[in-house]
Amino acid sequence: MTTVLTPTLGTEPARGRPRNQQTHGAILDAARDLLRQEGESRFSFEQVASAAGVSKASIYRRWPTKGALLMELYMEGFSDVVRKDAQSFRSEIKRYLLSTVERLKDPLWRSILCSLMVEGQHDPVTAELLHSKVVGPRRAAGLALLAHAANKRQIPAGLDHELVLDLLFGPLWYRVLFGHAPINNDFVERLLKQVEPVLFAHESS
Amino acid sequence: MTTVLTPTLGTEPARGRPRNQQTHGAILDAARDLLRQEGESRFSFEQVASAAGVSKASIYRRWPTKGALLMELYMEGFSDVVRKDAQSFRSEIKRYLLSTVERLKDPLWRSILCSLMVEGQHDPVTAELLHSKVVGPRRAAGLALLAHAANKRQIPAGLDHELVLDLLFGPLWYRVLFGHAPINNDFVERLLKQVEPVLFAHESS
Amino acid sequence: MTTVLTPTLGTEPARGRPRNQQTHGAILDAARDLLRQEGESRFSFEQVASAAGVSKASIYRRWPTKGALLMELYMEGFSDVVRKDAQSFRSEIKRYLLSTVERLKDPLWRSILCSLMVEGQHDPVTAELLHSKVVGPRRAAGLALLAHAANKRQIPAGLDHELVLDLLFGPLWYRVLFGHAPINNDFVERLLKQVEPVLFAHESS
Amino acid sequence: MTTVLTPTLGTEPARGRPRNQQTHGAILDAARDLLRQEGESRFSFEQVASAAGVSKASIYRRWPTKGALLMELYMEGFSDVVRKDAQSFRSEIKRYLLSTVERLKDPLWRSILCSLMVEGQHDPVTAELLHSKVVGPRRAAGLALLAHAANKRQIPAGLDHELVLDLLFGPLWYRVLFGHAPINNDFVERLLKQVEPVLFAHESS
DNA sequence: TGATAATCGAGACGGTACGTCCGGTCTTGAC
DNA sequence: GTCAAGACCGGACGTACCGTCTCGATTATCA
Repeated sequence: MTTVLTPTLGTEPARGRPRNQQTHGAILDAARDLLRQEGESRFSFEQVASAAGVSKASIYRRWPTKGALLMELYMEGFSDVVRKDAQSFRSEIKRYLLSTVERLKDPLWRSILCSLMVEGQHDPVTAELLHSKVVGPRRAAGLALLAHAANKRQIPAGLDHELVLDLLFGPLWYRVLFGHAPINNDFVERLLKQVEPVLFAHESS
Repeated sequence: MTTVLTPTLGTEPARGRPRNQQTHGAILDAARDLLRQEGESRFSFEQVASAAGVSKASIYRRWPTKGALLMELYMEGFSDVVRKDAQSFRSEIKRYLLSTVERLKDPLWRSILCSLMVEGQHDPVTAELLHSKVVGPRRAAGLALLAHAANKRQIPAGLDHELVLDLLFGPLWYRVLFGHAPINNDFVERLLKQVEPVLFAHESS
Repeated sequence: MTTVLTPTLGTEPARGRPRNQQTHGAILDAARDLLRQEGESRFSFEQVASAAGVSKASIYRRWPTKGALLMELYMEGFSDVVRKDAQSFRSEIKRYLLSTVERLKDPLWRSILCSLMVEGQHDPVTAELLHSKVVGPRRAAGLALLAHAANKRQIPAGLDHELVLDLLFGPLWYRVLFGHAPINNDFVERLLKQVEPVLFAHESS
Repeated sequence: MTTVLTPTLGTEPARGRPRNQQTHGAILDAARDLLRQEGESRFSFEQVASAAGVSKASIYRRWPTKGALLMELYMEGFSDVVRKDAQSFRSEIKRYLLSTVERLKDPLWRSILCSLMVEGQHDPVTAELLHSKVVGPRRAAGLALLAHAANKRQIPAGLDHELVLDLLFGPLWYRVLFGHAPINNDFVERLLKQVEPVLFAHESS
């Protein structure tokens, strides 16, 4: 179940006795179970180790930080980053938002994502990890998509691309954080509809 | 320095020896200092108590939760919630966003806000507190403002007011969480400019 | 069961919630049981805490060091330090040696004594404790006894008192350490008989 | 620097790739350095291995026990066991005691000896090793010496030889263990002088 | 004038988790 | 069969907080 794109976040063994893949899997499974059942409050290396039947050292060897382990879980089976060669900006971004919303329906995945963000608030290492693995790539893909669209004159020239992405991702995070309103396909639909005028405002003027 | 609007979040004494206001102040001062100097990582009731020269019980007596204490700090000298009787929606919302951005420049305030949000992620009590004291009122005021504007036909009728607020507050939180882009007056300016077409899209069509 | 001569080796509470005597007793009981059943190898604060149903902190609060705890156990019900006002040096020292031999028959006591000595070999704090509580007092009493006897001209004047004590206690420790020969009343008898000529050598000359 | 008398305490290789003598030496050197610099507290196979640039397995292959390794260090360049054919008991025992005292001045050697004794207190294997390699031979030589002297009627017949040795070695260990008094040539001189009457007490009677 | 009641600082209490270290064993690939 | 490297489980280390509690002492209001 380990991701292919990011083979392993823990350092590689290289020489010496190779790492046991079963141990690896047991840790991830235990971590997943803990998060699913107990929520992030009960999530500790201590608990993970004991649940996985593994020594704490075996976890620290792979992931120096709670954030690093969470990131590994987050990355699992992940391949749907925004595609740069998409036909239209709108359809591609919609595809991405819908798939994100889909994943957020799984309490586990939501738990992972939130925990990751929480860790990032007080651990600079996790913050950096979050930026390089999650936020950065998504934004980069989005920017590329926007540049592509701008090149094709599908969207106006003077647009603040950074801000456009903030307008798309920000509301999602906002609702995740405070849960003041539902997150579903309808929300995506409405969000895109609202943001659309932004993309074509200058055109119409 | 205690707030006036929300006298105390902890229950009141009623009978018996009244609570010492100096103790109260010392706790808040110590909490503020700790957050300012050490960041939220070092922030614990234990530390606050020892820094304030106060017993832990005296803190728990007033604030049952880290979240409750943080909320008290957050509330201090707060009176600039959105005014319902504002002239125009745009100017009022701009005033609010600018004042928020201004406050976010203070690392202490930012620290408080983030810690509060973090606590809310795994403590339902804090989550509820956060909703009833922070998110709720702001959104209510915003909705009232939007309703007022809609009444006066300043904005189109079919607008999803909830979503409009998400579009305004979401990007702000998004940048606070990940720090991928600066938060300043220019950001507010651009944000409003971008969202404007949303408000008048139907009008122009 | 706590000794009276050395009330408690851990620091005293003075203010705040007073220490629970049951907790105190439970720790000592658990420690004693562990040493008796498992020997000193299994003896760890972790084990003691869990066996006593007590938190580790409660142990560390009282005894900062394994050596300190062992010392408390060693001191329990201890009142037979050499009496300075003894009739004759020989009878008094014999009484002390015999009672020591008696105690050494108890594997628990022997275990405590050895562990204490072992700790003292690499922990300066325990070494100091050992000196101030065990070795020092015994030697002081012995020296006083010798001085008394010298005063009464029961033993010759030019005697090296320090060395006399080494000759009496050294062989005992030597046999405890290596177990090359039995430690029993007969040993004490023979030891004293052998050392006697030393005490009266000059007299006879 | 490897000893010749006791080639290796670990089992010999027999067939397959022969053991690397450099590895052997590196381990002993590292062990010596660690003991010299850090004292016995920092002395662990883990540390020795890393300091020697050697795998832990390579150490365990040679010495199954910390005690075994310490014994190897202790044995290095050792050839001055008591000689049975000595002229007089007194001069020979004095020679031995003085050479021991000389060695004890070296903190390294003292450290090795103490660690060895400490290990022997809770590891039966090391205890046995200690007896067969250190205590046993010395006592055997001492007993032979005493028997020789008794044969020549240099010492009285009814003497408890075991006890005589305890009187000579015991005080030395006693001072090593607790450091309550200096260990030097003067001490040896006085010790022998004190014990002398023991040896000739019966003679004089 | 007391009783009652809640406060105060101090700190003990059982827990849980932290991140590190060591012990002894096992597993590689290379020699 | 050795070698260096290093993973593996188990377990202890000493520290930090958690939220609750128990003290002796203080300071109010109510009877």
